[in-house]
Parts: sequence; C-alpha cells; structure tokens
Amino acid sequence: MTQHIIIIEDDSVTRRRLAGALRKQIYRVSEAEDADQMEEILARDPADLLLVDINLEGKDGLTITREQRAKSKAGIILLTSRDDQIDRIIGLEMGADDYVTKPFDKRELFARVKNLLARINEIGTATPKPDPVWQFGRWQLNRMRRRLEDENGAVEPLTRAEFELLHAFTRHPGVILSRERLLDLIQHRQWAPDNRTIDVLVGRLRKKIETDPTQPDWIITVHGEGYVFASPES
Amino acid sequence: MTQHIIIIEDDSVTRRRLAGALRKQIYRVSEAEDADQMEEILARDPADLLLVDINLEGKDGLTITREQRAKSKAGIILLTSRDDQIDRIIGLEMGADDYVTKPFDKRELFARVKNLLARINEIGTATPKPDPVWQFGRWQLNRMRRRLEDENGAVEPLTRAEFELLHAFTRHPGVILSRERLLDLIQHRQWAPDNRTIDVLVGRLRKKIETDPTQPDWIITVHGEGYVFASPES
DNA sequence: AGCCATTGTTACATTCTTTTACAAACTCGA
DNA sequence: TCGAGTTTGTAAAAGAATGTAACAATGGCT
Repeated sequence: MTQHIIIIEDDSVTRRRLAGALRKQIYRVSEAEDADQMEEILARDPADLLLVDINLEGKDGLTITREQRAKSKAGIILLTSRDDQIDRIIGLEMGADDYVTKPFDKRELFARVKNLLARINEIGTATPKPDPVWQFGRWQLNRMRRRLEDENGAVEPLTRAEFELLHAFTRHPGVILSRERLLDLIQHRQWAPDNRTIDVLVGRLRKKIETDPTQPDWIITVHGEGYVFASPES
Repeated sequence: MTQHIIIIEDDSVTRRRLAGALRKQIYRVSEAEDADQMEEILARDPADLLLVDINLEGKDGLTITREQRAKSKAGIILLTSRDDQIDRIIGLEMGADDYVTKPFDKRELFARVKNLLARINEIGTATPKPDPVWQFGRWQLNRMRRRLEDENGAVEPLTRAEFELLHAFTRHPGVILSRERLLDLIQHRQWAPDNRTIDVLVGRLRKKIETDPTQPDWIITVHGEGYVFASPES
C-alpha cells in the first residue's frame, strides 16, 4: 500500500507541479486548495503526510498544523514562502515536523518527505527521535532551530560557523578532536598545514559561551592535539 | 584481514574506476549496481564500509543509508552529485557518516575512506570511560576538563603534559614507573637516553600539587629507577 | 553597486614543551 | 666517612603551539 500525501496549497501551478513530481516517486497524492477540501479528502482517505503552504486563504497553514496535530498522526511539512525565521520557528512550535522554503529544490523536498515518512513508520519499532536539544551548563543548543538559549530562554546568537562548531563538539563530548577533524566536520574542507581558522572560531565561541574565556569550562585546549568538549554530566 | 568495501553505483564506468583505485590501496572491494546486488554481497560477506551513490535507480542512496544504519555497523559514505548543503545535511541526518561530491578527487576520497575505517575500528578498542574524577589528598583530578581542583573547588590549571603525567600516575598508583614508560604514557614519542623531559615535568607538577616540593608526598623519586605515585589510601 | 554581517588570514603576544647546563643529591667501594 | 661517578633537581633558553586583535575577503541582500 503506497503512502498517502495531501498537498494543501492555493497556487494551482505550484500544487500541480508538486503533485506530479511526487506521484512519480510512487506516492498517492491528493490536492487541496484549502482546509475545507483537505478535510473532505481526509474524511474518506486518511493521510500519512500533509504538505501545507503556510500562506493560505481562509484557515492558514499554522492553524491547520495545530488542528491536525491534535487529532491525527500524520506528519506535517510546511511550505514557507521565504527563508523567514519567524515562519519556521512558529511552524515548528505549532507542531510541524519539518519545513521547506520556496522556491524549493525538488530533491530536498523528496528527501524530507521520504525521511519523515520513514520516521513515522518507524515509530513503535525503532528508537524514538532523539531530543533535538543539547543541554550543557546553563545553555541549551537547539539543533532544529540552530540557536543557543540560556536557562531563561534568552537567545545567544551564533553565526553559522559557530553553530556548526558547537554542534560538532556536542556530537563528540569527551573526545579530543583535531583541528583537521573539526574543519572537516564543520565545512567539509581539507586541511592546510598553517590553517588557524579553527583556533579563531574556538576563541569566538568561547567568548559567547564561557564565563571566563581564559579559563574555559567547556571547550578545553589539548596542546598539540586539538580541543575537547567536556561532557555536561561531569 | 583486509577490510571490505562495497561500492553501490549504477554508472559502471565510475564504479569500475573507483573499485580499481581502491583495490590498489589494498582494500577488498565489491561492486553492486543497486540495493539488491548489495544485499547479495552483504549476505555472504559483511562490509566494513559502504560507498553509496545517492542517485540510484530503484532504492536510492538515502533509503539504503537508513536501512543499513538500522541493521549494520558498516560505515557509510555517500557519493553526491553536487556540492550543495542539502545533500550533506540530509545525508547526515539520515545517518551517513560522511559524503563526497562528484566529480571527486581521489585523494580526498581515499582520505575519507581511511579516516572512517580508522574511526570505526577505534570504537571497539577505545578505552572504557574512566571514572570522571580521581581523588587524592585534598585534590581531585577532573579528567573531563583536564584540570585539578582542590576541596573547595578552586581550579589549579594543568598544562597538557602535566595533566597527562598526573593522569598516568593516577592510573598506576604504587607502581614504579621508569622515565621511558612515563614518556610513552604521556605522548607517542621515542626514548632518547639523555632525555630529561620527565624530570622537568615532575618538578613542575610537584610545585603545583605538593605542599613542599622538596619533600614530596605524592610523586616519590626512586633513585635509578623512576618515580612512584603514592596510593591515596596509604 | 554598496551595505552589512560573517568568515578567513595575518601578525604578534602569550603560553607550553623540550633542551641545556649546572648544582645538588645519591650510591658505593675503599 | 670520603670522594668519584652517577643520577636527579631545576632555572633558564630555545623552540613550538595557541590566543587573539586587526585587517581582508567573501557572500547575501537590496
């Protein structure tokens, strides 16, 4: 039995194109212009996944998300107009599972659709999705939203590189990571012998997360080897 | 026993070329056109590493990644078409260990293959996590943060060599350790007969941890043999 | 193009490690 | 116990790695 996807999108051009492409991937795809049409379809054929445009006439995507989240187990991917932080953050807070930004790359969308459907099917058999938040000291790193918050929820802005570096560290707590490995982890780049990028980045990150950057509690230097991120439980 | 790599790639030219090059690196390499062939090979000869093209007829690379990740411990490197963030993010979210972009530089690919195989092998041999803290006298050695704290929590910073040396001592309390052995424990270095590094290091460590460095309580000299670390309970 | 934020590079200061040199302590036989 | 030979202690210099400020390059956005 193929899986059922409903696209809720009021721009018919986009909707048709998307539906056609997804059908080629061997999904069963229904199209809805708005929330009412979606409900009709749902009534006779429950969906595994909803692709919801965030900007709709009438009931908007966020409202649909909240409602469906409460009463159904379908996965929800939001289609957002721009890479607009607000939409994506609010969308995920409302309970969407993922989002893509328009104009979207087909392969990206397919990959996310497939990934989410797989995750949904695994529920019950496989391990539940790991907590997307990593806690250490007074900080929490929210991987989904790619940002750092303190215990009060205040946001400490991180640049992309800083986030990637911290993310790499949190994935390998207690392991000494060489500069070479770190450069590879954060940007898939080859090592040049006199490259000091990582040192500078570590310095910048320390200024943001350490109480005293000269006596770091989290990112520890290992002379001649690299850096270690201290595990939170110690 | 050489390590077994399976290449899953439908373009036979690329696949052959890659397989040939890897065999020269003394790996055992199998070739598969698709997921089914891969399964056949796996059934009679488990792999250490899978090199998977992300765009395959039938079951694609990401799907293979997720399936294999769930049931095997093989490393997975994705071969992606373009260098775009999307593939990388998604590939790694799905559980791949690494990726390379086509057209790929052979040396880069080899480096990644070698790295990943090395990392996989380390997992089995890695030393079990020691107790996070070693107590002796008024001191606690915080292994995670590589520093020394007294009973009030005040930090006595240790340099890398000092930490490694103290760490080596605490792992062998009451045992006489020769200079040669100590040098080997704290770094990967050869012994030269007139090497005084350890003596200097012991001196510096004593200044930090001993009440009276000329009458050491912890790091005791054994003339003509080396040093002993006194057991905490004696 | 011009603006702004981010990222990478360079240069220099600082810190850490090893070597060197010599003083002090130890061992052992007479 | 003395003294020669050896081993250890340690300050200081030399060498290597890291921290970091300031500048340059890059990239996204309008």
